[in-house]
Amino acid sequence: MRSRRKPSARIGRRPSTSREGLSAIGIELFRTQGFDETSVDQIAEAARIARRTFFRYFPSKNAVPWGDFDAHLEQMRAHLDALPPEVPLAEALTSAMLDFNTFPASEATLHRDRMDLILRVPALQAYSVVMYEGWRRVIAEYVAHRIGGSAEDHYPRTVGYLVLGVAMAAYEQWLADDSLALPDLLSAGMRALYSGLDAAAPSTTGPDVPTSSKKAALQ
Amino acid sequence: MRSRRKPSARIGRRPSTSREGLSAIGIELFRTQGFDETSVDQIAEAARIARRTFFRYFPSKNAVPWGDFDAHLEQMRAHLDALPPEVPLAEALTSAMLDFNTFPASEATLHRDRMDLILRVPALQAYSVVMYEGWRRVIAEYVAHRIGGSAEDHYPRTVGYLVLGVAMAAYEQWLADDSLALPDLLSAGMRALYSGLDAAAPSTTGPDVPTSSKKAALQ
DNA sequence: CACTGTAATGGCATCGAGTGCAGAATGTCA
DNA sequence: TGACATTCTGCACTCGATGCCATTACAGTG
Repeated sequence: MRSRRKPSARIGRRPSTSREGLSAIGIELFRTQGFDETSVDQIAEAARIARRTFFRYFPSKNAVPWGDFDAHLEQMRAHLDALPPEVPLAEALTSAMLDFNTFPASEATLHRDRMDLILRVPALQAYSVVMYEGWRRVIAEYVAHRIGGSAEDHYPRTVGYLVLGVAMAAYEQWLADDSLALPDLLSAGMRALYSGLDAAAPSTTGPDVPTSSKKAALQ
Repeated sequence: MRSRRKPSARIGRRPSTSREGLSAIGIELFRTQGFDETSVDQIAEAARIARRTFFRYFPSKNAVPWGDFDAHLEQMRAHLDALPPEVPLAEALTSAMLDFNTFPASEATLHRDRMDLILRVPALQAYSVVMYEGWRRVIAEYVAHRIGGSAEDHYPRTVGYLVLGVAMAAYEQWLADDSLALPDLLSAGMRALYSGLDAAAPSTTGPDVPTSSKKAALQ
């Protein structure tokens, strides 16, 4: 798949841009003038490529904010594979999720813009299922690998959906409230998931919020 | 919103069809010749209305399989509101989900076709998030109502995503294997969710599958 | 420096989804 | 029959997406 070609072994015309580059240009346009109000022609023009070429980098306008998502997926898969088998499944999945959602500070702004678009623009919300299908598969395959059986069994599949749900809820909360830290929200969600909702409910079973010092997590 | 107008008190031209009727026609066409291979013109022609009129019944071709989804949402909300407060939250949500996914036998075939399309056609998978946003909201609002606080808080929102995840996984499994009963799959998923994944894992913690007599549920 | 093979770009024609607008059609009521 | 309300219809137009084919840029070779 992802050909890490040596710069010497290449032949033929060089690509005029990259997925990441195009993505950054598109996100900036979407942010400033809106997603629906930005046409593919505008992105192509801003990137100095032809409209037709744009569709060689992305299968659709909807895919632009995601950049090179597959590469990140591979990274998460590698992260999971590198974990020793002694690590409990819950911890393994939590660490994978935290790793997947950690970015260098230089990309913090871009990443927030990206997620803001993906979670708020209807067309992009819709397209996200297509992207997250691959994400769920990585989770399901790891679960199947750990407990035996196939990634198509009910349990691994369910875990894939549930862990994705934790991530979605955490991101929504994060975008809604600047003061919350994404890792805290993700961790809190995973704890609730693995200890069981009955145990984690803020005020049904227990008398108080069990989230100790984390501010506002899971309230 | 949904105006239950008395037949006498109406004025002006009558609608030529209904959302449900159009939906049935569309689903049948999608089933026989494929979603992408069916154009809006064909649906309109089959329903004997103009193409332009089609878009007065549905905002998009993607919305066709959903029929009158809002009505079903209202029904689920009513079901939850009618439950006595003594019912544990977990049971309340489980019963709401079972109720929501129960249909008269006469609609069984149509419903399976509908769900087959929604879960297998990429464009429809994508569109489903838009629909399920309302669904999650009903869940989140009920949870907030039960434990206090707002539907926008982290916990209710997370529960909304998790319960939806249980439903999605159950439906996928149901479609993949005819021998499984949807209610069993839904119940098993909800049990896993509320008792905690650690307790429900097929072969990590416990020595065996804890799903008692239910065949193949959560394996 | 041509010459060749390769990989990427670019232009063009076409299809289908979705929308705004103006007007026709169909119904109720006085 | 005439006034009014509501829905339907035809048309023009925008934009996303795709197939086809020519064109451009680059590396290596004689």
